[in-house]
Amino acid sequence: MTAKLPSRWQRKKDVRPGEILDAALELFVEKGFRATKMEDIARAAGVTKGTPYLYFQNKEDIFKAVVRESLVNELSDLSQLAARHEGDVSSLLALLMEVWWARIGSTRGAGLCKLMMAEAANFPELATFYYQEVILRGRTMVADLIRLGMARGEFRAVPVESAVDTLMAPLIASMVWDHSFGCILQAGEDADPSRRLAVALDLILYGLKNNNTSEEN
Amino acid sequence: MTAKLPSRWQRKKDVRPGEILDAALELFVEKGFRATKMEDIARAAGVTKGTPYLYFQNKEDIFKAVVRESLVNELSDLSQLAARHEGDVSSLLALLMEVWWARIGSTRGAGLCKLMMAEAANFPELATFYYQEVILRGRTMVADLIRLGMARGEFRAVPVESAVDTLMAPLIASMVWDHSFGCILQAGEDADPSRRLAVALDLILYGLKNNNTSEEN
DNA sequence: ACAATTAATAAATCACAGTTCATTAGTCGG
DNA sequence: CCGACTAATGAACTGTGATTTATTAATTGT
Repeated sequence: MTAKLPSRWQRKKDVRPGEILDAALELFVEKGFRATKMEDIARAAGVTKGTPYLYFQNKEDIFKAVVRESLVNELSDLSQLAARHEGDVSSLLALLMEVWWARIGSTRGAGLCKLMMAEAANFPELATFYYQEVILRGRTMVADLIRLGMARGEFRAVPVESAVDTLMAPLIASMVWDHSFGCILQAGEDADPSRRLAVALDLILYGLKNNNTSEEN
Repeated sequence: MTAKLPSRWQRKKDVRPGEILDAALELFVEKGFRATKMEDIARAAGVTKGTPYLYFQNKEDIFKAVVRESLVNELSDLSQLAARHEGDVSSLLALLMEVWWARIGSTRGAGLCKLMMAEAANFPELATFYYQEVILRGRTMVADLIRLGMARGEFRAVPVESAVDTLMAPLIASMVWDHSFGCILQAGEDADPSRRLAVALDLILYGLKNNNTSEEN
């Protein structure tokens, strides 16, 4: 006997926060932080202006919640995947990039990363949080893998941090790109980003690998 | 007999626009577009709220002027440099990156590029303009160089566009990084970005070069 | 069925920042 | 020195959009 009233509104305390955050994610990614109005978020979530304030302090608070919700979990999944893997480091890196693309790069999450970078200066504490929880964690993971590859003789000796930078750069660039100028281009003008990432990785790995022993293959 | 009055304002029609754009560049890079107030720009330029409107339509107009003013010229200088160079392609690419860093990457210009990416969705026409005038031009230049390297046997055969992406990615990443999370970090936590760029380039070039003949060296 | 409770609304508040405009003050030609 | 002109001012206007709050309507327990 709970549902059949065509009343002008519904009480759904338990699901409201999630609905609001979903709507906010969508709009933030599409328009940026400042440009999305609270009323838009509310309407998109099927409620009115005031309702979000029942669940969140203010707009910033919603932004923070959205970021925590959508990015941190994804990243820790990636670490677990890496921890489980057996086999050579190159193929693990390729796998990681593939999964990263599927789970983050090609999703709204990427737009959020880009937004985070765009707004970092305006939200110092959130930026710090994100840096600690997401970026540093990811970098450490990759750095460890590179060291492992070097220890095994799979990779030649290179400065580890710089190699991490080089490997990360295509990911960052693709996220930023797709959600800035990428939106402007005609469809097809910039084909299949996932393949491009793969090629970039190949190129970098080729530069990273110890090619002295590769002749015997 | 023009200057000695301690009057509360000065008439300087010819230099005002430049002063205003300088102030705006500084503030936009520091705070982003929305967060910088017209009054801040005016004050930083040594005038009052109304004055900028004598020279520019509105805030957007100032933003556009700043972008055109500060980025396009720099980039065309780079093309000229490339056109003049003789010698192998690898060293030209290294040189270009070095000059890029000195003239753009390490200057306010980088902050502006980052801002442009952050705001591209809000300024479609400006983004398109920038894409045509700056990005496309730069990419074409690099693509031509890579093709040249391949034709000479200096580089192995790789998909050109992807190689361009890979070479550009560290530049984009460094601009974005330095003006987002980079601001947050303690000094020294992320050492010398120019050296990092150089290492990244080495790594990528190593992956790009045709190593079959390098044994004879 | 009815009080007490609280989710949700919608109208009102409030502050800020972009823009305008009537006024003031230098400038320039004669 | 004077009048026409215009750079510059800064007070006033304005729209917008984030919060607040009084009110309404479900819900829940008894």
